[in-house]
Amino acid sequence: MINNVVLVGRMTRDAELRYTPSNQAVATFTLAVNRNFKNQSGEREADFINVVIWRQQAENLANWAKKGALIGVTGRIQTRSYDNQQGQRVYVTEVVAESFQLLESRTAREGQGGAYQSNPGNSFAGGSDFGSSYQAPAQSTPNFAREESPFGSSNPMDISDDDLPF
Amino acid sequence: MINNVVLVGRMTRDAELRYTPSNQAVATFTLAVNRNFKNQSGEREADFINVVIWRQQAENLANWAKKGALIGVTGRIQTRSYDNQQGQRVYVTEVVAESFQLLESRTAREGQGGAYQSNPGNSFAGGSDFGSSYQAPAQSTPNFAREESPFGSSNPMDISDDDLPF
Amino acid sequence: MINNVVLVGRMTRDAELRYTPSNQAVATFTLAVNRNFKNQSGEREADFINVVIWRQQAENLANWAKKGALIGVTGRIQTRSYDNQQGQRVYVTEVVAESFQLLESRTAREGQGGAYQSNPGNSFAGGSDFGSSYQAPAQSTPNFAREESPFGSSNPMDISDDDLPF
Amino acid sequence: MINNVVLVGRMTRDAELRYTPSNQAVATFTLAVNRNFKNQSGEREADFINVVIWRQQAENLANWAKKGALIGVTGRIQTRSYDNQQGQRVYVTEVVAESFQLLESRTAREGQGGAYQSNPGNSFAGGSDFGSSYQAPAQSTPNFAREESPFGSSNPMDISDDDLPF
DNA sequence: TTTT
DNA sequence: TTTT
Repeated sequence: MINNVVLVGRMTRDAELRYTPSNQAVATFTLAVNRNFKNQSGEREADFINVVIWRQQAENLANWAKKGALIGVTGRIQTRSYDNQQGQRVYVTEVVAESFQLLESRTAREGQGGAYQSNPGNSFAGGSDFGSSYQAPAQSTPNFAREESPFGSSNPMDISDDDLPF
Repeated sequence: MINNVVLVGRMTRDAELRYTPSNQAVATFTLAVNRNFKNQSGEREADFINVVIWRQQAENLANWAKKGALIGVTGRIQTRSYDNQQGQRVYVTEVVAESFQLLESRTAREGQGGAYQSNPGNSFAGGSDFGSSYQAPAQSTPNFAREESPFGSSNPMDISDDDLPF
Repeated sequence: MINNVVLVGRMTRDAELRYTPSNQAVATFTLAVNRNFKNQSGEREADFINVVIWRQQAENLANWAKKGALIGVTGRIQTRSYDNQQGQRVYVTEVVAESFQLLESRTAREGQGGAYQSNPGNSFAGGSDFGSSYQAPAQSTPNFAREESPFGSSNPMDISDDDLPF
Repeated sequence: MINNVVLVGRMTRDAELRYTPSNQAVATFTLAVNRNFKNQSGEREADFINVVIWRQQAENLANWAKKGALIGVTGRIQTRSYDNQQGQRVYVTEVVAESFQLLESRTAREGQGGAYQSNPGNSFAGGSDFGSSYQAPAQSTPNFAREESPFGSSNPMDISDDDLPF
């Protein structure tokens, strides 16, 4: 059935990149998507949407898209549930990204900063690849398992290899 | 910023139609959207996505789209939070529908009305509205307030008139 | 870059299913998508959108979705051009479908027709798979070549194997 | 029926802003949307998609989004036809934008570079609106008429007031 | 007739 | 707490 999402927003923090026991990369992050209308007090609010992305794209995103970066995302809405420490069922709704596009890196936003960038860790000197988009090779689109997303998961270790479809 | 959702799925129950103190109609319902891939056990799972719809469309939907109905929805993802009875902050992610389309009503699905149907020729009971779509008159698109969605709200009365933008 | 389309509409005719020299299936069809507003004369018009679909899905669609069928489609907009018989450049804009979903077959619309259906050619007795969706196996998403779409192509034979990416 | 488009791409030229006889603003432009895959020769191609936008947003876009600007657009696909000078029917497929978002202006792209730029600190000329999005006030969404789009129209004057719904 |  |  049709389940189609497109978002453009800014990353509220650097993505969290993790690896499943079978060594699949997963990145999670939150996108702040500003609303196109104002609230009663005349302020423009935002929706804070949790996003999961897998495999090569998880690594690409974690490498290139840092806190504050403006990115575009296409994907689908996923719901799941788990039992928390207090034994209560928790329901989660998040976006599983199928592709992302870096629209503006933080370094780009802050100005080109010159050649003598001191922090190589999050420098985005490139710019040449600016506006390009990453998309998983088609054959890598997984049949996502129930435990696919580690967001809000009480314990990352509860993603066992057996739950993973690849 | 871009925040765009399209869903096709089945209503898990009849919609809940309510009215705010200022008499605005709001309907909430859950859409079961079947996934296009199977899980590890070879089963086709579904995402259960909460949807809110306002005003005239809320009433149209509550009238025409019942439990089991196949509908299409366009809208956006909204996030909000509230404090529950135990004083814990609860985060909610849901879809605010801007338009919906009845794709298959229950009566249509069930065929021409059971055993004693006499007119097989134009058997589509309730079918006059079939395939039509409802969209709020443009001027009625509200500037949604923070409390716009009553889903999971501990108390419907916490939608006060002051929180509503229309 | 983001290029995302979702349509729900009715097939104006049966799809045309063809095979490229390298034996890739391609189906083309036109979707009539009714507008959600009326024109000046108070009539509800439609957009007639050309769609191309490839490989296994082309065959599935050609088999199951006939003239009049209500279907959902996700994909992207593609533009291309060719020179017609008069040597003029013709510009084409169409949708390349990545997945489709049968929402209502013609036989379903016309009533269930009974078990003794006489015309096996376009019978859709099933219904059990109704509302299911077909999606190409991930690895089959091709790198589409310039000549990918045969719509309005002056000569189907001008899709040579060399132009095809798979 | 559902007819939903989201695009991110670059303007191939400045938009053409025109006014109908009844003084409605209409802007037309072409978006180059780069594909996320390569063709047979290993080159990344683009789709060149014609877009129409109306009223206040037409003026905003023509003001702020110039040739080369990276913009996001949401809207729908529209088809129409007209007879050209040679009396042949011409079929047109284009996108009618409902909202747009400036993702990167040309001045931003070029960096503080400008020769005579005096304030490198907040070097983003015109950048105050960066990342913001424009959306027509809801009440201004028109019931589009058949002749709504002037693209490829042999004569702009054939958009008569009588054809316009507002 | 095309953008970076 | 889930639809076909």
